[in-house]
Amino acid sequence: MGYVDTMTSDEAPVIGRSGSYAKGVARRREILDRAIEVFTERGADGTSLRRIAQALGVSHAALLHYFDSREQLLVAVYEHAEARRDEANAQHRPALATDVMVRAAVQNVEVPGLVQLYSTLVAASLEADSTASKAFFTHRFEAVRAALTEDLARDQAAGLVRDDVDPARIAALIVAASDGLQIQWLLEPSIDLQETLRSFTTLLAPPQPS
Amino acid sequence: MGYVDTMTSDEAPVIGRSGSYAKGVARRREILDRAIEVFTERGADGTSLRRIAQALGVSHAALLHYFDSREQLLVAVYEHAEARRDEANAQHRPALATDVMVRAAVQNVEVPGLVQLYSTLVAASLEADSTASKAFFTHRFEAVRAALTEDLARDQAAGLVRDDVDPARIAALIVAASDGLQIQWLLEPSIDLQETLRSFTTLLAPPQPS
DNA sequence: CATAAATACCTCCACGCGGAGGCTTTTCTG
DNA sequence: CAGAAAAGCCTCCGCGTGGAGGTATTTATG
Repeated sequence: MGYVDTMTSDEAPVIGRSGSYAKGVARRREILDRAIEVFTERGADGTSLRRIAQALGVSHAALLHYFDSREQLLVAVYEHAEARRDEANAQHRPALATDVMVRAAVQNVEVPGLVQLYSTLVAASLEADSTASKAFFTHRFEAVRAALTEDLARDQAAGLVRDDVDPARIAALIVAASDGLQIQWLLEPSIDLQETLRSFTTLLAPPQPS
Repeated sequence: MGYVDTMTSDEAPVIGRSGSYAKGVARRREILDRAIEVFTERGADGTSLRRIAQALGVSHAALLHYFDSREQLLVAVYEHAEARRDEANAQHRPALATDVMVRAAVQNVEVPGLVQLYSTLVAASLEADSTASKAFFTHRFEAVRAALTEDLARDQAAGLVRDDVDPARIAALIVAASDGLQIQWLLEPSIDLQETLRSFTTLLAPPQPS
């Protein structure tokens, strides 16, 4: 969960749906901002369409004019929140691929509710009839894995990472560990998220550092 | 997710709630069995109290006589399904701790709907007002990590696992990776769950096997 | 075997949810 | 400036959970 620069399509109106009268786009953004507020205050299941609508002073059905479903709205909220995080973080580019991941994870758990939202949406994406979230996460996982695979391969070529493992598999493993550990941390904050994830750096170090 | 022999409390009536006239216990089990069927057929959100009740030929309120809430019922369903899996698997005891985990993960994804149920419940456990699932997973994660930590420490002492890493952290990492990878696999079955998880064995092998 | 308690349900209700359909107003475009 | 498209919003619907209050039925026990 969370890997910098995987979604740089500023143009694609993944947010919302139909045409763009520019006023509608602004309204969409307004809805998302409110939704984020509601979300951080009341959690995932407290974020009903009705409650967001209440915060905006309209009826819940108004929101469905901008988003096809609650699920789609929540996905948009996640994208929006994450995009903020990433852009406030664009200059940093640590040496190792694993460090990028560690940093993203740590920043994730600092945004209240973000991990919870992520979990909720992942669970939703596994439902048979889910559309928005399934498409989103399928694509997302693939993009994140691909980016990380590339970085790992580069690190291997540079001699920074042992080369007796398949970078694609390690990438999947790291993403999985990062996701899973954020959840464990939410339930048990005594876990040292940063140091635990850093273990990967040790495990992936080349055999003889001289 | 899924690690053998973490819950051998056959006596504790985590399933359901009140007294045990022995007939009631049987009925509870019957409900859980039906619930699992409904779940594998209709997914997590299709498993409403009403639908399970329908499958049993009773009203939804009857179920609330045996379980305090839908959430508690779902937790019981998960425990039940997992207990089945584990008992059908009790004889096996692979050499390495990591292999135990790999096996559990592979068997998990073979039970239809189990990973989805797990994800749903984990997401629920992060909700502010969740009770049953939060208690269950907090305890569960701790138990699984503890068991795995112990196994890893043993492997380290036996020279089967490198000893320059903290077994407790590696345990958390492995559990996280296993959980996360099962989800990735559900969304992208071309991922080789078994081999990817096995990467840990390579990463954790001692430096010089000689 | 009587009887009190626990069990095993049911019906009905309160409330919240997401979503479909419809209606008016605003805005862009030829 | 016409009219199509988009925006903006509401009312109504069905389904969900949880619970209150009721009534048979079963069970343990003296």
